[in-house]
Amino acid sequence: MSKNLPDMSQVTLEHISLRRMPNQERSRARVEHMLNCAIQLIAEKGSEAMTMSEVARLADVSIGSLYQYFPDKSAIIRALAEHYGAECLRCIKDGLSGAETLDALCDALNELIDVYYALFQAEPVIRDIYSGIGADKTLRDMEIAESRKSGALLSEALCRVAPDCDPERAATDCFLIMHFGEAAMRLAISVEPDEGAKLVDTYKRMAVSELHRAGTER
Amino acid sequence: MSKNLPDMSQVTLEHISLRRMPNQERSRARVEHMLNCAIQLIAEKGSEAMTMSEVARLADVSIGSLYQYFPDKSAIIRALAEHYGAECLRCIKDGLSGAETLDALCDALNELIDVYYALFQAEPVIRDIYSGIGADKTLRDMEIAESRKSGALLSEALCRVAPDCDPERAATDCFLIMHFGEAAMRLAISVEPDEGAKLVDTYKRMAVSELHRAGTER
DNA sequence: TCAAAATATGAGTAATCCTCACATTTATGG
DNA sequence: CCATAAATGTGAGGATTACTCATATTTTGA
Repeated sequence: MSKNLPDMSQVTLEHISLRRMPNQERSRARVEHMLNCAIQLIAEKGSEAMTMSEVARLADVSIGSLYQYFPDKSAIIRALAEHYGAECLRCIKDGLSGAETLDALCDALNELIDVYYALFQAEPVIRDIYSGIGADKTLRDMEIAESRKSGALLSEALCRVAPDCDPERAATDCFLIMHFGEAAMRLAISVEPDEGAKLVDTYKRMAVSELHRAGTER
Repeated sequence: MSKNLPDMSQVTLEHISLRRMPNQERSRARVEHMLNCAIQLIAEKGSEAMTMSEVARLADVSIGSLYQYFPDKSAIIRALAEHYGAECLRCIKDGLSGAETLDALCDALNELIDVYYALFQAEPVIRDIYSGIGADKTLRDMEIAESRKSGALLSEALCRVAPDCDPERAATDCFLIMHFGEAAMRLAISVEPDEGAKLVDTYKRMAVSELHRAGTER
């Protein structure tokens, strides 16, 4: 149940796209520091209320330096989304890799949903970014790409343990299952904790039931 | 399949909350006109790009008058969300009212999803508002309240045709099914039309399957 | 050692939301 | 029909914030 959560607290520039990539070590460290300061501010007051000047001030960096690496405010959010997204994907890959039977895969999905939910509860920045999606089109597309990738991982695992199932249909099913996972997390953290837990449980039942059906149906 | 869609194009002040409710007929008409102008602008360029001055200019109204009725920009979006939400709810109520058996209810849900999808495709403002959710907390809460209400309608219908099922569990199941419907619509309109249609079909299958299970399982 | 490349700076511009003191129109009681 | 109150309308301007750019500083490399 309560497995050790992945640690995503320290941002590195791996997986992150910038307006200009720093060449020197000094600037590399500065950019990472900017992002970590942004994380702190988002955790404190939310990405909506966070201002660029605040990030610059907290990072002890001029506003111009900030804009050297991030073309606009949402670029910071996007950079963080890339970071967290990559970590989540790694997590999902790990979780699914061991399953050799359909039942084992269903169990793995079950556990992954728990981890995911715990992550949403533990990381205010993930909560903020995923809640605040819709702010710009790019972020929405990133979330969709994320479900697509995690769906592909699940679908791949499914076809491995259930070779008879139609790959294309499995892909669509798994894409939707994963996308609904994100919707369920967003919903669960927006309501009272009791109801949130019940909704996550319900989602787990549905997800596993659909995965099982996708792997059984011919 | 292609049932006549509900007409939501004309906004009335019914169901809409304002900073100050107009007493006189003149102002009532002016406020409705402001909202209809906002609709036009959102359809043209999206709610993000729409500015308050533009709405005022297009409605041939001073910026002060606009703010007399809408405390801030997102209040306009919220007012429109209330309008469309109320219409959708009416639509769902109608669609579910006739079903007397579980199978009939499943069919009704199937058709409702088609109507809902067609509505998303036909009304750019619905698309915009539901895509752009996340901009502010209130709008997110409104969307959740909307799923909750439509879920309650479905759950009520379910308990009517399947009296044996646990009402509380049915409520949670239906809430989630409806919430996933919104997520599925958002997703479907964000991807290529072909894939969108496939995703909606998959959602339909999942939703109906879960509804059927909820009405069958003891 | 010195020129070129990379990086850093922050005052200033532009855009937009929103307020408020005052003007105008409509309703109402005598 | 008038006078007073209530409702509604106005738009210049304050305040905030994202973002630019000309210039200054630091690092690199030949």
